Amino acid sequence: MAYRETPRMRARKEATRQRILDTTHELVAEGGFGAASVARVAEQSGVAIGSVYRHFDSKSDLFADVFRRATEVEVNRVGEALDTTSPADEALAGALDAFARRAIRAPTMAWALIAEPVDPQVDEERLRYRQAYAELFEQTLVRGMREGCFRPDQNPKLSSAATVGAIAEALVGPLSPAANGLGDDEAEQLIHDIVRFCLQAVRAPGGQQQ
Amino acid sequence: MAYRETPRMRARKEATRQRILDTTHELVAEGGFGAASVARVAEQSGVAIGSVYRHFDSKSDLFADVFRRATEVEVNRVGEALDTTSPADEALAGALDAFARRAIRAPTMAWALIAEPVDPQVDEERLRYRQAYAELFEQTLVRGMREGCFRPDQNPKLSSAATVGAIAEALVGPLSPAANGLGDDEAEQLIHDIVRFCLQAVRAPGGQQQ
Amino acid sequence: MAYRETPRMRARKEATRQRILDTTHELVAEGGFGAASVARVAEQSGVAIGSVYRHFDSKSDLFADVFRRATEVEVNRVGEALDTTSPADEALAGALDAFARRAIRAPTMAWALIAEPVDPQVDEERLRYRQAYAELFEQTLVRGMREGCFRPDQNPKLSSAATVGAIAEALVGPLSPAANGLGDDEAEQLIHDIVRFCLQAVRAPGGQQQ
Amino acid sequence: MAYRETPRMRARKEATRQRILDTTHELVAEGGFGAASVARVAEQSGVAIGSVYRHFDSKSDLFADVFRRATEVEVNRVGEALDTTSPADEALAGALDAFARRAIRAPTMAWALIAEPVDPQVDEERLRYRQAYAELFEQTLVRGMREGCFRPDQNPKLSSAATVGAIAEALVGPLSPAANGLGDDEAEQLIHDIVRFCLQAVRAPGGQQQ
DNA sequence: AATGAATGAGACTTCATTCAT
DNA sequence: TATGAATGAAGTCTCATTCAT
Repeated sequence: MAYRETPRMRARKEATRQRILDTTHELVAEGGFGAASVARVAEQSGVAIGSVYRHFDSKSDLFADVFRRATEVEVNRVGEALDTTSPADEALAGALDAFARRAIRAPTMAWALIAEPVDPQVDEERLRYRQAYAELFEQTLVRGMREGCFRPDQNPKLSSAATVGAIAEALVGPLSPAANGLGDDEAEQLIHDIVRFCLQAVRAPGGQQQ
Repeated sequence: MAYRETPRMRARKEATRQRILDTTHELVAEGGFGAASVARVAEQSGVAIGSVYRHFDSKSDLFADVFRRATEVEVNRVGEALDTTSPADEALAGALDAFARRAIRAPTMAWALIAEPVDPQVDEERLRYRQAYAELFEQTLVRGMREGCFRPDQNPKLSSAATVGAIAEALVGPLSPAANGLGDDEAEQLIHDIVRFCLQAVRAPGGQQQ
Repeated sequence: MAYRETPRMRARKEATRQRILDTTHELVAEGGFGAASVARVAEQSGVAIGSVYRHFDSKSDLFADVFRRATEVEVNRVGEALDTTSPADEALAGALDAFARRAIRAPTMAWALIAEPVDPQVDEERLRYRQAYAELFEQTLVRGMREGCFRPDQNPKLSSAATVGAIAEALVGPLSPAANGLGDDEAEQLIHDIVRFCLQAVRAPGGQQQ
Repeated sequence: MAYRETPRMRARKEATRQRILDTTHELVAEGGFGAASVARVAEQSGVAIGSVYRHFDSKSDLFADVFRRATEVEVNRVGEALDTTSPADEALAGALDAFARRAIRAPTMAWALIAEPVDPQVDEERLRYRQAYAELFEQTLVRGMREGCFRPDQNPKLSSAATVGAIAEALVGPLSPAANGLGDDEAEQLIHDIVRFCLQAVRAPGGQQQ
């Protein structure tokens, strides 16, 4: 009996784990990692505090997992945008647009992923996340450099990191209070401007002008 | 006797205040504002906890002061670099170089000033700090736009913020662990690359190539 | 296993909460609210400081609860004494006797409930407590005024407040150090005197003399 | 030279001491003893913190002195009102009126003198203060008892204490928030009511009705 | 005699983690 | 397996008092 129940139990356990992850994600999206105490996570997940520790060894583990999942989505979106047969600069423009658009729509989450200090374990994930971006951008940058639309004399990894930083700071930094109350048209303008800024930074001198 | 020695005492008090500020600055430089608890500040300053509160109304006040002093230095450096009769793009290049150079030397402090969430009082200072940069860059960007070396169709405030973000993330983000152990030549290359990235982002299409 | 034992746990929790309340009550009875620091409450309750905060959101909440419970008992005793078909003056005499008797037995607690400054939350409770007394006394005073045994030209609310103050000051003020070492007979005399004082203050001029 | 200056110095010292006392009195009148920290006292007195300790051994000493002086004034006023050849009940009415009037004009000070917990040293002064009242009232009560206008079968000390408590609670207790915003007419009515209440409490049954 | 910077104990509160049930 | 009460270290801040100047 105990044994036959195992699959069902496993499913339930997995469902609970997922609920905890989802709840934490929501809390982080609303107020950053700082707003997600274990007690609040448990309460909003409808489980006991102790149960959180059944599914995750520590708060850091939970956060690292939430971080990983959230960034996977972001990285995938960017990856999809880059995975095209269009010219590299168009591909990059699309990816930056997607990145910026998501950041401006969920600025708190963007900030949490990019800059909020949490703990070493999350920092490690963050490094991976940044490297994932770097690799994605790198491929397209390299492709564009070959195709001639991107400057040949740049460090793709650096360009990638700088791009992430530029978008982050422009959208969730000084302009963020404005961004929150931004009209649709203004948001579009902002996205357009920041994408152009980043694109221009990597584009070959004589390349096509937007 | 009497109280003729006020000046000496004042100097002493000022010295203590300065020591607290210096200690806090050091702690922030090592681990961000999060690493600077009042107890640690006091201990490392060689004073009692209560003494910290003699010199600063609150931890927020102390942090705001440390932040202000640290950013003043940064902003001044950038301002000095921009205050030149050289062409706008050269002026900007020099300023970005100074900014990047300092950030790479003290990446944790750079991150603390740019992105670490602390408290509303520091956030206010940060806004001022960003506006100071924005204004400095804006002047030079506008000058360059008139002179023809910068793109005429850009939003200078956005460009300024994006530039700060690009440098920050490029230098203290994914590359920072590496940066810490960076050789001099590599550091120079990194600085050179990030400056070029930012410059290129704002430069007029047909402008002179670096 | 599972979690069928909730009732037992609930009882335990309730018991702990009650122990904290009781301990606080004792400390207040011994030295007023000022003597009941969270640390002392926790220590004497045999729980950790943090546990106090599991049961009460704040020290103010705990104090408000202790205050409420203590005053409820007092107000109920007075209410019971007033809830009689006897003439209003006899009813009042009984109530004042009960009030005085309790105050003289626990003078510090009486003072804490009536006069000790604590915090706005307790002040709010105190206002309610005073209003509860005022309403109770008012009913009986008004009844007595109709029945002719109480002066018709008095402000019942003021009389009620003044009565509370008179008993409090008479029993826990100048006489309290003495009261603590009072013999039974002396205590009885004191109670008798203060009750007569208050009764006389509201009694109609030609009314029956005690 | 040192010696000749002594009288002048002594006068200055006395003046400083007086200023500290006055400042403390003001602070207590505004917010009770709890609002009078040594630092605030020193600052508002225009002296250094250390100087406060030159004139008073401790904060308790200072408070005890302030308390003593403040109550002396009160007791003297009541004493003057009682020192008349008028019938005892009229004398008492005048004294209660004076007491109530002063309390309603400076309710915070009244509360500080009557009920605010400070420290054992002030408590001791408070006991003396209460005894001073008790003695004053006692004389007049005894006179009135002889003259036939006051009940013969009362404990004058208790009546005195109860009177102080009644006035205090009626004027600075539940009604005090109202009292602060009281119109002149309402204040007069309140004073009139509470004085009548107290007078009635001690008046002989067949005595003259107010 | 006066100064006021410095002290340091003690107050309240938070929260990740544990463990008996 | 799930629960959630309990823990206790660590954080910020206050203030009466002292003592070198």
